[in-house]
Amino acid sequence: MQQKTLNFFDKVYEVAKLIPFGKVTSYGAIANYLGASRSARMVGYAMNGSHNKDVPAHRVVNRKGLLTGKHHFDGTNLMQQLLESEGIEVIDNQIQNLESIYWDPSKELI
DNA sequence: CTCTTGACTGAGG
DNA sequence: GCCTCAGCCAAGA
Repeated sequence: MQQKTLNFFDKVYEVAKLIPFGKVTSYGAIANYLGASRSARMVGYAMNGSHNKDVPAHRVVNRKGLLTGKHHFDGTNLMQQLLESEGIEVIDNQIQNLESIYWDPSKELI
């Protein structure tokens, strides 16, 4: 079977679901895990449909640990509240101790 | 098919 | 350390 780009979106959702509680990752990390390190933007783009899935998009942030996609959530600071609910410290839409809670699928997950 | 946009990243100033 | 530019890839009009 030929795996087309359709799986790219699906894989993003799968990986996002695999993110452990209280951990976060970056779009580039997921993209890299999918073998599309140059398609980090596509990961975020795919997340547009994550609302319809059980994907914890709030655990996915950009490389700076900044909640760039918080604007896509329903509330204004919903994403931040969700992260704080998991024990993640978020200040001004930016995750604190990012390196401490960073979860790389291509490293942590095999 | 061509152009634009986008929840990004890395390099340069 | 912060700001700006360019590259990349995919989907929608």
